[in-house]
Amino acid sequence: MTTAIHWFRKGLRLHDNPALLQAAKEAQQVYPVFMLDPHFANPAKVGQLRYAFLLETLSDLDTQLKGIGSRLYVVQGNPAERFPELFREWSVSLLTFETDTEPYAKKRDQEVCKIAETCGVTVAQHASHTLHNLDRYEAKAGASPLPKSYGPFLKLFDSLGAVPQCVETVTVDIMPQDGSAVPAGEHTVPSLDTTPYPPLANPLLYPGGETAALARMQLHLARKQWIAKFEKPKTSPNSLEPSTTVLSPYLKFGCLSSRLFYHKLAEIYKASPGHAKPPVSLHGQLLWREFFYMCGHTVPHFDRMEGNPICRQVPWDSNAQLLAAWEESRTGYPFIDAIMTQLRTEGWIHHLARHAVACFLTRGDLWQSWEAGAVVFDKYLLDADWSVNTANWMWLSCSSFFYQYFRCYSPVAFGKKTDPTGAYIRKYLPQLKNYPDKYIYEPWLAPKAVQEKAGCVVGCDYPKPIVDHKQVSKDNMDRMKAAYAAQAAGSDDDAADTPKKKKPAPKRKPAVKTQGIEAAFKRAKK
DNA sequence: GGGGCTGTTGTACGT
DNA sequence: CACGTACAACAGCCC
Repeated sequence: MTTAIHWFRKGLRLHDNPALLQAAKEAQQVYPVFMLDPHFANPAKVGQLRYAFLLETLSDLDTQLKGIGSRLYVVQGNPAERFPELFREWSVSLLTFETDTEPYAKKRDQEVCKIAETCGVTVAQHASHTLHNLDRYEAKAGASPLPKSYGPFLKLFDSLGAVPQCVETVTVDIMPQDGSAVPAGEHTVPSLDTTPYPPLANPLLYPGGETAALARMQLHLARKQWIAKFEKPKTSPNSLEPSTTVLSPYLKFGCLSSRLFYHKLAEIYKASPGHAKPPVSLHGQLLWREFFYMCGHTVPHFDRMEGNPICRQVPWDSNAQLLAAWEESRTGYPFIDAIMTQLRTEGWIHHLARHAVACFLTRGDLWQSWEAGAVVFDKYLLDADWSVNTANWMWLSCSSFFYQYFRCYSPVAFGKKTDPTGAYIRKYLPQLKNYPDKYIYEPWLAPKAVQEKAGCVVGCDYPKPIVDHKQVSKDNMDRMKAAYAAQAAGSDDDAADTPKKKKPAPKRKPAVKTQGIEAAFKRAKK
C-alpha cells in the first residue's frame, strides 16, 4: 500500500495538476496537504486581502476534494519542521508537489527533499505553473545567454515547440477515497478571525478559488471577439469596471492553469483571422509572465538592485515620508492617490495604473528605490507574483528591460486620455467628488472659491502636490542620464583589457545635479 | 567585430 | 481635435 502526500503550495487546483494526478494514480491513500507557513502569515508582508483570498482558495479546494471523496489537510507551521512527523504518523512513502522556481521556495523545497530522503519518502515534482518547464529555456539556449528582451524571448519560446497539453482533471474515478483516521475537525481551513488578520470589511471583489477562476475564465472566453481583438495597451487603467480579465490573482496561485488558459485562447484565435498577437494580445500577456518567470528563475539577486547583473545601478533616495505618502494616497496628485486607494482597498489595479504609480515613485517624481515600491505592491496585490512584480518594477524604473527614461508618465495628463471627467478619481477619492472636471486632476489650480464650493480645500481637506511634477521629472531625467553614464564608464573600467566602443558624446551638457541623494466584470462595455 | 538598423506597452508640443 | 514629431536608450540582429 502506497500512502502519498500531495503538497499544495501554488497550483491550488484539481485541473491540469500533474503532481496531484500522480499521487492519485499511484497511491491508495492520498493526503492533500497545505502548510500555512508562518513565513507568509505576516500582515507586514502579505496583506489582509491576499491572505483572505488564499483562505477562500483553500476552502474551495477542500470543498472540491470532498466532492471526490477526499479532503484538504491544512497544517500550521514550517514545512521542514512539520513534514517528518507527518511522514511518520501517516506512514507516507510518496511526496508529490508542483515545482516552484522562486528563491524562497527553492530553498524550502531543497530542505524538504533532503528530509524526505532521510525518511525514505520518494519525491516527485512536476513543472506545471508556467507554460513550459522553465529549465527547458536554459537547456535550449545552451551556451548563449538567455534573452533580456521580449522579442528574442519569443523566438526562444517558439523554438521549444508546442505548449504541453493539460493533464486530465483529478476526478472521483481517479482519486482514492480518503480512508484516514484523522478526525474531520482536525486540519481544517482556518477562518480569517483565527489568524493575525482583522476580519474583512467587505467581501472580496475577486473571490478566491479554482471554481471562481474557471467561472471568470469562461465568462471572458464567451466574448470571442473581445478575446481575439484584445490589445493590452488599448485597455483603460482607470475605468470603473476592470478593462482586462483580472485572471492574474488566479494565475498567481495556480487556481487557473496558465496552460489551460493558453490553449483556450488558441482555440479562439484559430477561428479569428486577424486576431491580436504578442506582445499586446492575451497570449502575449501569458508570455510576459513566462518571460519574467524565466528571468526570475535564472538571474541572480533578481529582486535587488545590488548584485543583480541585469539591473541598472541608480542612486535612489531613501525617504520614508515620501514613500509613506505614496503608499497612503497623500501625494496630492489625485490620479496617483486614487490608484493607490484602489490598490489598498481592492487588491487589484490595472497594468497601466501600476505603470503610472511605479513611474511616479521611482524615476518620474519621488526618486525612491523600485525595491521599496515592489515591497508595497507585494503586500497589497492579490496577484503579487514575485517574478512578475519584480520585473515590472525594474521595467518602470528603467532599471532593466526598458530604458527610455525620457518617456515619463504624467500624473495629470495620462489618466485624462481614458477618463477626462475623472469618474475614477471621484470613486476612490470621494473628498474630491464635487470638483469640476476642469480641476479634478489638478485641484490645486482651482480658485479658492471653487475649492470651497466643492467642499474640499487643497492643503486642508486634500494635500497639496508633494512635488512639482514638471520640475522634478526633468531633474530626474538628468539623474537617470548621469546614472546610466556612470555605469557605462564603470563597466568600461571593469573591462579595460578588452577595448570597448567609446560612449558617444552627450548632446547636452550632463547636468551635474544634486548627486545620488525613488466581481465586477459582468458586462462587456457597450 | 563594429557600425547600422529596427522595434520598443509614452508624452508634450507643434501644426 | 487629429495627427506628426522630437525626445536625454537599449538589445538584438544583420551585414
